[in-house]
Amino acid sequence: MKDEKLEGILYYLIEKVNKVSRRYSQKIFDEQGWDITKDQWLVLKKIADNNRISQVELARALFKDTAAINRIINLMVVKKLVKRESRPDDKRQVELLLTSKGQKMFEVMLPTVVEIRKKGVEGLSTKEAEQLKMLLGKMINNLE
Amino acid sequence: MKDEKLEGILYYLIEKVNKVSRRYSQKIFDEQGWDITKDQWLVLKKIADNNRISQVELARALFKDTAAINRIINLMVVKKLVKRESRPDDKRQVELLLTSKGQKMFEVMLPTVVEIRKKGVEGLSTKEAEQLKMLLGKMINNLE
DNA sequence: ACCCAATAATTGATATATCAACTAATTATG
DNA sequence: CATAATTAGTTGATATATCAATTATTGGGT
Repeated sequence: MKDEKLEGILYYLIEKVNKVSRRYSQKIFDEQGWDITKDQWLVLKKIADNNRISQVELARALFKDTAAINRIINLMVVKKLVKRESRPDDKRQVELLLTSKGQKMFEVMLPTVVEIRKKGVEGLSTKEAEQLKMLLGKMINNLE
Repeated sequence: MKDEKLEGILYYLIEKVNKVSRRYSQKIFDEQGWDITKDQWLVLKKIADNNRISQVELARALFKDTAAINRIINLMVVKKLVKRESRPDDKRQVELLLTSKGQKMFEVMLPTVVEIRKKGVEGLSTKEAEQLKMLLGKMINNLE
């Protein structure tokens, strides 16, 4: 069976964009001396958006397993960026919220993160960026 | 600072496509009873394309660290899918090649993998798929 | 031939991804 | 209302991602 080379395959390209963007972000975080990973940033961002979210809700929002989220939160609790509070009306759940250190971290990082987002779409028109989002959305619908 | 919600952010969408496609592939591999990960498949594919590749070359092709490749190859050697041979003209390097089991595995899997690729772009025109690749390529150039 | 810088592979440490198993708490249902 | 099914969180095991350090080998310059 004849087969296309890896380089022309869409999934491969998507994985490459994903990796270069993660590395680009992480490099800047490290240069700034921010002791935080890109995944931990996403947690910070999501909790800042929706205060008092549970771990399951957070896992869904970030497409992660609850096991993965649990471990990320453990590390962020140790770093005092996030705290857990038990939800009184459902004792199985914990509510996640930012500590004041976490809130400050979020605010300090945000402008830089916005620049990192812009960097990726440099040279793309608004229309192209929208087209890109639309096509990626279609792929997601095909596969999930 | 006002900030866009996660759901509208391009990097986030790309990460989502990457995850759903990986999970979709892995689910099918598991259903077929193939004891192989999606990353190990990529190794199989790349070695099948370029016989006798070194670990550094493989790492570059798959955007992985040589440390990561080394560990993936270790597992694949244990599974007898791949073997290492020392390169006589440069004793630092090893050449990777498929075992006959690895070659057979590749041939068995390939048609299914081609279907998995098609699934992702269902409902996209050829033009749209090309547009998508082009835009992703631009993002890579911006970030690497 | 000798020293030094660069390269390939490897290993250790830490973070994340995933599945499976488990506990505790809640909800559904007979 | 008692029990079964479901849900949230946690932990263990294994695979991958990344950086740093180490070893062996090679190539360049003198």
